[in-house]
Formats: sequence, C-alpha cells, structure tokens
Amino acid sequence: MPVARSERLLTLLQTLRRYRRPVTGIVLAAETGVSLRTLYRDIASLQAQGAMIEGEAGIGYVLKPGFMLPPMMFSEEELEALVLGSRWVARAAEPRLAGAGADALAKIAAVLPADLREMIDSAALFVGPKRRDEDKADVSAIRRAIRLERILELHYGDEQGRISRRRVWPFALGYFEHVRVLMAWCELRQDFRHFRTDRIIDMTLHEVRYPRRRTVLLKEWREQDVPLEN
Amino acid sequence: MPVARSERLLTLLQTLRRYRRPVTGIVLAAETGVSLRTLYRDIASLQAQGAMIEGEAGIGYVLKPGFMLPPMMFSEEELEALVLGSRWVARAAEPRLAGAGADALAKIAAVLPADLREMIDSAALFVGPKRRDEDKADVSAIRRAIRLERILELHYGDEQGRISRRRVWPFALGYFEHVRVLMAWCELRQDFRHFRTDRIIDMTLHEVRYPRRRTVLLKEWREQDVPLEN
DNA sequence: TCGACTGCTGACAGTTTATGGCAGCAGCGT
DNA sequence: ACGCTGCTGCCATAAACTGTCAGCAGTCGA
Repeated sequence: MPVARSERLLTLLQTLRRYRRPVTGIVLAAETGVSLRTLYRDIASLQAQGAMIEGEAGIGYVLKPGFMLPPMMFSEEELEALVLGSRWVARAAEPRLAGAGADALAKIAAVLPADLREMIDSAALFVGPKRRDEDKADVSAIRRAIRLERILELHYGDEQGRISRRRVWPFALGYFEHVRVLMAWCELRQDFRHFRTDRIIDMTLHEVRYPRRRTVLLKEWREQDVPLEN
Repeated sequence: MPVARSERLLTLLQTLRRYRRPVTGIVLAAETGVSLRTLYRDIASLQAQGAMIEGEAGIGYVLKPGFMLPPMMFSEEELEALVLGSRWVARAAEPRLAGAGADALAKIAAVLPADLREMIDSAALFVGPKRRDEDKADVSAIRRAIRLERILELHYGDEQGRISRRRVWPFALGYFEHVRVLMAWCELRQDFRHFRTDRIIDMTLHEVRYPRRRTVLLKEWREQDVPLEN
C-alpha cells in the first residue's frame, strides 16, 4: 500500500485529538510507531497541510479544536448540497455560526476548479424551507445549458395554466421559497425572467450560443434585482 | 517536497475532469509527465481513495461528474456549519438534492472520530429559517459542559420575564425555528426541559459530572419526545 | 475474422523518497 | 544551572516509487 504515510498522518491527528493537554513528541512517536525525528517531519507535514498544531519547547504539542478531513470524493449534487447548506447557514444562523459557514464555504471554494467555483456563485441564490415538488425538466440539462451559454427553448406553464413558448438565455439556477428557479434573459420580453423549473413542461437545447457571457448577465441581474415573475 | 505524488494525483484528477469524453491513458500519462505504467498505478490509487473513475479497454478513462476534495482542516464551528447546512438541505430541498445532502453528511460522518460524530447526532436536531438574536451565553462553554457531562447551573428568564435558577444535565444543542435550544434534564422539574440559549442570563459550570451518560439521556429524550416548554 | 488500440497486471532493476540515528541550537520551567 | 522539549541539518540505510518489458483481455472498425 502506498498510502502508509497518509494513514499515519491521520492516525497522528486522531491521537493528538485524544489528548486535551499538551503531548510530548516522544509519546506521539511511540503511539504512531515511528522515530522521534520522523514524528517532527510528520508534524511539519500536517502543519503544511493546514492543521493547527502548536508546539512549544518544554511543553509539547496541542491540536486546536477542529478536524482534518481526509481526501474525499463528492458528486456534483453532494457538492451543491454542501454549498447550498453552507450558504443557508451563512445567512440564516447566528452570527458566529454564520461566519463559520462562510469560512467553510470559502475553504471549499478555494480548492475547487474554476468551473465548479462558478456553481458556488450562481447556485443557491435564494434559500428557503421545504420543497416537495418534483421537477418535470431535467435539471442537469439546464445546468449544461448554463455552462455552455446555449439558448434554451421552453414550454412553460404559468399559474393560470397558460402555456407559452420562449427562447431564453439561461445564466443561473437558484432557490426561492421552496422551488427551484431558472434565471434567464427572455427574448420575448426583452428582460430578465425567472422560471420555476417544476413548471417547465418541455425544453430544447439549441446549438447556438447566446451572444453574451453568463457572468455578465448574472452581474446585471444582481444589480437590477427584478421581482419574481413566477 | 515530499508531496510530489499527492500533487500529481490531484493534477491527474483535474486533467481528467477537463475532458468530457473518454481519455486514453497515454494522453493522461503525457499530461502528468509520467510513464504509462505509473499512470495506471495512479488511477488505481485514486480509485482506492474513492474517485469514481471508469476505465474501459479500447475506450479510455472517464471521471464521473464530481470532485475530490484534498485534505482540509475545519474548525469545530465550521464543521458544525457544514453539518447543520447539510441537514437542512437533506430535509428541506427537493428530493434529489436532499438525498445528496444526506449522502454528503454520511460521508463526512464516516471519517469523523466518534466524539465529533456525536455532534452530528446531537447538534442541529431542528432546523429552520432566519435567526438574528445574539446569544447571551457562551455557546462553546455549553458545548464543553455537554462534552464533559458536567452539571450546569442556569439563570434562565422565560417569556414572562420570570427568572429561575436551575441545575440541569445538558446533553444536546439544537435548533428550533430560529433559536438555539439547549436540551437538558432539569433537576428542579425532574424531567427533560429545553432552554433557549438567548434567554440564558448567566450560567455556571460545576466541577461534578452528572450521574448519567449524555448519550443515554439523548436516547431517552428521543423516545419520549416531550413538547417544547420554551 | 482480423488487427489496431486500449485497459490492466506482474516482474524486475534503477531511482527517488522516507526513515532513523546523531549532533547541535533554542525556548520553557524548576 | 539543569532537565525537558521543540526544531533543524546531516547522512547512511531501508522502503517506496518509477520505468521498461512482457503478456492477457476487452472494444471497435475494417
């Protein structure tokens, strides 16, 4: 196994966590089954990776409360859930915890590749409680249209049951109250419009890209802040 | 740098993500600057770490959409924010995303040491929207009392403004609606009681531990499910 | 069916890296 | 002053990684 070292670092971290008081390097070396010299190197590695370990001469090591997550794989949706949840905490929880939520979000964003980081900016613009309705439309297809900046043709039914057909320029997915909402520029209305994804009856992804950048649209939409058409 | 290999694995993962279509090992080997044989070993390492990479003879490799987070350090509060957020998503979002939230939570819980995993079980029992009030009491002190199973003496003001002094056995912190709530066994009432942390005027952490295990109290409280006194 | 291409595994030697012991310096507490 | 401890450099040894070669199996197109 080529993971011997990584595992040992995790073990060291856990061992360090068990003790509340400072622990000497000799003890840690014995518990992880390694020489003192190597232990110092391991500590240095963990610190380099962001672990908040403090060592003081004559005292020992203490690990500031917290935890290091080993490398983990998250699916796109799990990532979205984490991001969405953190955003909710950041704006809805008590100030201290809200700050922690924002920090956690920033940490995750820092290690995300650029295209996924955009998801953090555009997804979950609004948050709210419960939602039970199933989307008729394929959300991942919508996401792809946003990513590729492609024109989307929608069959859309409003609350009166009227069905309209529109060509829109999708640029973001968000939540408002309990529904998922597609943010887009509507060619018909020549303005920003919001479409509940559960009311999209059918849609077609066009081959042509729309003539503007979605990031620009998002920025303009934010400044304009039009009310929900619904 | 002793992290050469880890970095290369991350690079490989990113490279793999860039391509949407299957990529042959030769290409990946060239891009990561490594021999084909080593690339196969790297792929195996990533798969062992949970990366969802699929290889098919005659085709190439494809990475299922998602992302691998490198090892990261989270503070206790950041972890709580992630857990709380995921829980909220798990119960409030649309079914598919809710499932993803639950999965993400389970993944995090799986790598957490036992004492922090208890936090997942006990914290954020209830979730709800916005909260703006400041806690008067020190939440981290409450958490410490829970962790150490210590008796807590509270100066508590109810909604009528009456102030009472109680000795309680704290065993969990949660949310209900928009307030943080301390779950405890109340010595005065000889029953489970809930205390809004923003109504705790003052508190004292006693030296003595209470005579029961907090996990047992939590279990009994769950089975009993008494209504909120508030 | 055949061949080209590709994923995958084993073996082995060369190279790199990690490890452990030793020495020395600096800070903390008694 | 002394012991304990964190921390760093050095270096020989041990371990791990890497590349090359070989072979087998599966996919696709001709």
